Amino acid sequence: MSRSYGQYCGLARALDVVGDRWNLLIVRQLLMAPARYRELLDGLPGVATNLLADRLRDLETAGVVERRLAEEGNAIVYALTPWGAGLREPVEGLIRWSTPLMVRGPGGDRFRAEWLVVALPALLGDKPAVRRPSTLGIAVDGHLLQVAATRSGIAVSPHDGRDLDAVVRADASIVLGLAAGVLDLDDTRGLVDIDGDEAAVRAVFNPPAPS
Amino acid sequence: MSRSYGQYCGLARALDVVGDRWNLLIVRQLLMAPARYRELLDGLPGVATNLLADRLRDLETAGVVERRLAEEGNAIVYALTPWGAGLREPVEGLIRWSTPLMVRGPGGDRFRAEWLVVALPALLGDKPAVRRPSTLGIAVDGHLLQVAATRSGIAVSPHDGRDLDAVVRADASIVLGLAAGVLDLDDTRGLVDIDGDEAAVRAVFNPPAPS
DNA sequence: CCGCATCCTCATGGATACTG
DNA sequence: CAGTATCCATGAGGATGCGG
Repeated sequence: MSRSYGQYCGLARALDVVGDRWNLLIVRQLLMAPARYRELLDGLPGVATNLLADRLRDLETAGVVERRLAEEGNAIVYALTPWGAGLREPVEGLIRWSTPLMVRGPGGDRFRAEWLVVALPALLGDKPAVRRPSTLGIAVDGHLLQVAATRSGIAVSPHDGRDLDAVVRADASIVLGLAAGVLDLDDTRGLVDIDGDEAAVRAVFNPPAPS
Repeated sequence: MSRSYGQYCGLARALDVVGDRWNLLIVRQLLMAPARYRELLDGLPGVATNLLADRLRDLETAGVVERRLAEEGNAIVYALTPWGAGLREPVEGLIRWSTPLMVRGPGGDRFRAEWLVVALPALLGDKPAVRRPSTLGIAVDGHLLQVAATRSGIAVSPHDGRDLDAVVRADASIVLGLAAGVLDLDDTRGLVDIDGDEAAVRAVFNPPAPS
């Protein structure tokens, strides 16, 4: 564990726990689903294996992460504790704040479609409630995600095979711009390929109200 | 600036900008008010002066902080840009998340009453709307803060001399526990000294509904 | 004084190799 | 597969210097 700030302040104490390098990115991975050590290494390109082991130990000691035995016998699975899962709110806040950094596009950075499972609910969550339930597919970078929009909220996950009302195919930066409301479907003709019920797409990627 | 994560992910890019040590604590200080270099040093106990200078340069380059010339001539004042001020939401989220770390009390950590100016709105903000406008004083650690509760929200600032409906005197950990809703006024008799209109205090530090 | 820049030491991070 | 061990580069922390 790194050096404490030694300040009796909620932000400083939170950062004493999750402020070290890689910690919040590990939390991001576990917000998607519990994962094995190897899956974490794959989902965190650039992390050194000794650092991942150190950080998981720190987070476990702090009560953010817990080790579980996988259902199939003796494999170890890492998962967030209930308190650790409470980091979803500040993590989503940082993701929303980062929108100006993301619309520039990926540049040379590595990208995993699974990261959108955390980002899209953060960006779509504060939109007006959808008008009618629907399930969209998001095809990006060769992967297919599904966005299940109901009156009680929006859930994003890898596609599980269910029927889709529509499939949207676009680059990640376009999908993020649409979800954040800084792009709208009418301004991205030719960059977004919609297959199926376009109205269902518009119900989720709600274009900003014209001014 | 430290090494980039090299991930095209909103969280990773946000942390590329504000994830370095001390950065979010600098933002915390500037969320209270623009400040001079010396005030930042005072409000960030433990920071090395060269690090503060480095971080301010990084944050300015990234567009989070801007230097201004103070009104009285040639002094430099640091302030958040509009985008930088958008960090209030994730910072408040981390403060709410840190509640279990704060109710344990300060231990040996240093404390500044001014930090409550950021923490209290974060903890009080999701409470039910106050029933009637009031202005409270919070006396903690020899300092007096004021909490102005209106139907449109809650504002916390150093006391500016206006009339107060009531003054609450308690340790910082008690004030934070009350604001977070993990303590209520009836369980802290003897630890909280209320001077004035107790009903006005209860309207802000709303005790949790009995189960 | 204020607003930094320099210098030095040591803890932390990163890459790779290795082991149960 | 799930981590340790090792080595080196980098960054943090503290003291001090220095021009305005």
